[in-house]
Amino acid sequence: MEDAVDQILGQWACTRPDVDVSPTGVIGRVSRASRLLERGVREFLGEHGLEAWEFDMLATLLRSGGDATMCMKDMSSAAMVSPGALTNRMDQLVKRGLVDRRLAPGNRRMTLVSLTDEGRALVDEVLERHAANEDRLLSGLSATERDSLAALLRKLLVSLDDTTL
Amino acid sequence: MEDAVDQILGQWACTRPDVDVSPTGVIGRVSRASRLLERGVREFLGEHGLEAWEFDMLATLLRSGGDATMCMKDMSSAAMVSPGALTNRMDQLVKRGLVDRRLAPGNRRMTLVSLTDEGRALVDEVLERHAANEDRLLSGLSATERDSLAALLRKLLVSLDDTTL
DNA sequence: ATCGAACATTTCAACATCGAAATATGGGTA
DNA sequence: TACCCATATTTCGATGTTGAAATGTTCGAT
Repeated sequence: MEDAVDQILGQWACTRPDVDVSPTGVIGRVSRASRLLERGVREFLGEHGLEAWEFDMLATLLRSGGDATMCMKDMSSAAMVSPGALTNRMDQLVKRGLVDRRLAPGNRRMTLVSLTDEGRALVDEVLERHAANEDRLLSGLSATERDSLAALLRKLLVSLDDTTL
Repeated sequence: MEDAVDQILGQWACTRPDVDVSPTGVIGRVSRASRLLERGVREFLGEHGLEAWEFDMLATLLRSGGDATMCMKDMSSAAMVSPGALTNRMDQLVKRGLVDRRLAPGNRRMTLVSLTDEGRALVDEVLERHAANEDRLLSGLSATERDSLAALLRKLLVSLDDTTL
């Protein structure tokens, strides 16, 4: 069965048969899959009153372990957002009462953010259903296919140096 | 070898061993790979004086074949951008002299956009090197692995209904 | 003790996006 | 012909992002 990228590659084959656009067959699909999956995640979270980025932040804090506390710098790199964007996001989460912000004791250069009880309760409650929704989004692939896909993407990511949070 | 997503999954295993987050192993990697690949594309195009979205528009027109002309609606769906965003993009490309905009003869509801000679020359010239750059970004994978990856992503995309431009 | 470099965060402006309302046109129907 | 609904695009407001400059803090070297 053809997908949209097959059609794009077909167009290129007609227009510029001299250029090897096969890498686009991979990169284009990664990009489109990412957008479609993100849409599926966004729609689900919206039903629970959360923006995707809000869930991202809460989940990042939760999985960091222990007291769900991180400094801005670590959060910024763990969540792949610029420092400026992170400040903005935390402002809003603090305003919503889901996150707590305070200076690090003993090093006032750093700001620590952590989940409030309310924030933890919310992400705790949504987490399982979020995972179930992600599972649904992948329901077109068998368990074996998912494993193969993850392994190939891991190899690609490692080659792109994506090895640390 | 571990990638960043393995570390995230490890964190979840410590924090919430009761939740099956394995779908995140796929979705997280698709998302991260997409961002890293897009960065690689953006950096390359930047060296040629093009924003990624500019190249997207020019390439979309070029591969549409023949006279490199499309109406706004088709472009909007082919390039996966909202109609409002497309108007904005075309405004800028017209201003740069890379794209031509005119009413469709016989149906003044439609606006046709096409590559100017200058736009066509630019995208023609960048296209091959762009393909070579994409090839470089995938150099961590063998030809066989790329094929497998593309096939798995195609299956996923089809299951998500991404079958038309 | 002080100066200066390195570091963590915030602020700010430029820019792009989405989505909904507004505008304009076309086509069908009475 | 007049009217209404569908279609195609543009406009506009709210929102989020990036990257660079500004702010405040720490630490080491002199």
